[in-house]
This record gives sequence, structure tokens and C-alpha cells, in this order.
Amino acid sequence: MMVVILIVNSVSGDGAAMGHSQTDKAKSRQRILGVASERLRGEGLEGPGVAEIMQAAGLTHGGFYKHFGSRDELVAESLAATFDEQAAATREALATSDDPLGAFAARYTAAEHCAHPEQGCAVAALASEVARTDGPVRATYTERIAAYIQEVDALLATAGVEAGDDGARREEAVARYAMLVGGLILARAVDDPALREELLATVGERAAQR
Amino acid sequence: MMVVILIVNSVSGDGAAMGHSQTDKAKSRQRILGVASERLRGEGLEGPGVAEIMQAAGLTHGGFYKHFGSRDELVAESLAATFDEQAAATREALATSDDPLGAFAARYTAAEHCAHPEQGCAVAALASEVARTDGPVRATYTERIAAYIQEVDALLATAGVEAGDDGARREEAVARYAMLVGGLILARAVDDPALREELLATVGERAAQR
DNA sequence: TCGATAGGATGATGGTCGTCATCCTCATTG
DNA sequence: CAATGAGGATGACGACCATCATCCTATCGA
Repeated sequence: MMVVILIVNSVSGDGAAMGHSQTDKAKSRQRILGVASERLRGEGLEGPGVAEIMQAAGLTHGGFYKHFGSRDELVAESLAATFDEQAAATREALATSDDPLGAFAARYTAAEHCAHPEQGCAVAALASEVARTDGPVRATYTERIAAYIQEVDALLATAGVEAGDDGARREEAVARYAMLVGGLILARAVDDPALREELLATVGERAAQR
Repeated sequence: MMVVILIVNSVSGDGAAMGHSQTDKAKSRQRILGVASERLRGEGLEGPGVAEIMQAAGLTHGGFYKHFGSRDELVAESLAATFDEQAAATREALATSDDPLGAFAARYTAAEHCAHPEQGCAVAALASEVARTDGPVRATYTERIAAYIQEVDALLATAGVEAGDDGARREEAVARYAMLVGGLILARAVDDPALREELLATVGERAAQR
């Protein structure tokens, strides 16, 4: 007996078959970066596998290396892009506020932010894991943490705090930023809603104080 | 043809062959817990494999399940034990100090502590990963974070801070603890020694203030 | 319009890891 | 002192993962 297997060239009508044009590739790349950004923050630096990320981006795992040289490369690019997006979103959100410092603190300590690390601050989501790495990711974090501190310093300035010869405002900025990040991380680690809300509220109020 | 394989009973003279007595088992268990404690803090919740931990404890991977039902069980027990040890060590270190609050803050923000997460505070080392788990580890963290905050509150009390009708001292304790944890995590994430030291120094001084 | 280039899919490979079955050896108990 | 129970070692299994070879096919330049 002879068995003939015919594989008909089904252009699977269900999925939006990925195109092959340059703009399609750029879109694919952006989707991969976006998915990676969320998954990394939500599941950790080593959480999502290449296959999972590609599937969530509507692709299969094999094509990954047409876009990135390695998983590490994707992680580095994705987190750098995440910081850029978040900085832009923050700037936009604070632009219209008459109390930018308070708005910043409220945003950061919002219950929504606490409940959704995959869409929130990449520092709070991944800091303790980044501390164990070396290379571009850690370097990016160093830059962005420094930038965050300067941002808080600027917000304190707009709130009327004098710089001070002894760098008092800079100290204040460092302390408030550390408190915000620590408070958010602790609130997320904690099981008890009451303690979580206490952490967020306390830290948020104190960071907003003028 | 017949092949006969003779396996001579070599009692490998090199290694300190583990005993089989009950006290030996207890010692093995303690070694496993101790190794796991360091590796988990140093490499993350999912860092060290069972085989790595057992080897570092002077054993082979197979015997692991004579001690623990699963890797998760080891993780939970190990971290609970770690908190106990650290609480005892802290209590001892602060007992003789005439400025317990300052000593606590100095200990926590010491360069030594920052450089060796594998021997330091399990909260700072693993908080952002614990936030992604559920079950006993997260429950333990919740308890211990609450205890840490109460500890800081007690230290503030010995420093002469009044409780206040509005819970001002409790707020102060929450804020200072969040700042300490956040500062340490950020200092570890950061690549630049100057920024790292600034974070530790600023946060340490402010947490010690009376 | 045709051929080269490259995006995407499929499948394989080598490595790692948690878990467990099995066996050997010793401590323990009667 | 013999028999039983258990600690520990060896090896294997299945799952998962990053990476890459290969093929198909659509785009794009000539």
C-alpha cells in the first residue's frame, strides 16, 4: 500500500498572516519589543521564553533570530525602550498638573500601579534581579535610576524647595525616590491588603509633601 | 560471548562519606538549608538548582527528596529559617548599642551588606521576585515585613519619638523602612560606585535621624 | 517580469532542571 | 547478631529552553 500525503498550501484564513515587507518587519519588531516589555516586567528577567514572546506577538519562535541576535539582546533593547516610553508617559501626565510632585507620587503609589507591575515602573519590577546581572541591562538601569532621581529633584525644585549649599534638595530627592521604590516593592511583596495599602499611602503622602 | 562487569565496592577515600545516623541526617538537613539560604539570596528564587544546592552541601542530588518533598518546600523552609537567624543576629548586634536606631540603619546600609546580598536581608534580596509568587513564601514575607516595620517603630520609640494620636510614629516607621529597603535595592542595582554610595549614605543617615 | 533577498514557519539539537526509581550501605532495634 | 529501615548515590525520564538549519514564500530591485 502506498500512502500519499498531500499538504495543501493552506493560507490559514484565521490568523493575520504576517507580511514580508520591510514595514511588516518593523511592525513585528515593535510587537516583539512590546510583548517582551510586558512579560519581562510581569514574569521577571528570566520569566518569558523566546517561544512565549513570539507567540504572544503572533509569530512562531523560529523567526526570532531574524530580529534579535539573542534573547539577551532583546531583553536589553526592550527594557531600554520601556524606560523611554515610561519617561514620555510620565512627562505627559505631569505636564498639566499644578502639583507635579504630588501627581508623580500619587501615580507611583497608585493601587493600579501596584497591581500591574507588567505595565508599571521597570525599576520596581526588576531591580533586585538586575542587581545580579552585568552588562547593558545594568548599565541602562544605572542611567535611568540616576535620571529618576534628577526628575524628583526637579519636581522638588518646582515645589519651591531650595537646592541648598549642602545639597539638601538632592538628598531629599534621593531619599524620596528610594522610599517610593521601596514602598512599591514592599507593597507588591505583601499578601495582606491592609498592609499593602498602608505602605502605598504612607509612602505616597510623604513623597508628595512640600 | 558473555560480559561480566564487576563493580568493586570502592569506598572512595577522598570525600567525607556522609553518615547514616539520625544526627547525620539532621546535620545534612541543616547544611542543605544553609546552602539554600545563601544561594537563594545570591542567585534568586529560581537561581540554584537542586543538584547545585546538594553538591554545595557535600551531597548528591538524588538524596534530596529524603529531606524535602519538593524544591518549593525547601525554598519556603529555608527562607523562613533565614529570617529567624537574621532577626536573632540583629537583636544581638543592637543589644549593646546606646543608639540602636542608628546602629540598625548603619548595619542595613553598610557597604558590606550591599556587596553581599547572599548573606544579607532576604527582603531586599528577593522582594520583587516574591511579589510574583503565591503560597507560603509570600505569606512568610508578609509576616516578616510587618515585623520589620514594628521593629523600626520600636527603635523610634527608644529614640524618644512619641507614638502620637494620629499614628505619626508608625508612619515614620513605615516610611523609614521602605526607604532603607528601596535604597539598598537601588544601590545594588546600580553600576556606578559613586551613585551607590550616595544612595546608601543618604538613606542611612535619614533613617538614623532622631 | 524574473531572480535575489530575506521574513517567517517547521523541526531538530543540545543543554538544564525537577523528580523519581533503584540500589547499596550503614544505623538501629529486637 | 541478624533483620529492618532509611540515608545517600547513581542514573534515567520528561519537560522546557535557547539556538540554529532548513525550507517556503512574498517582497523588491533590476
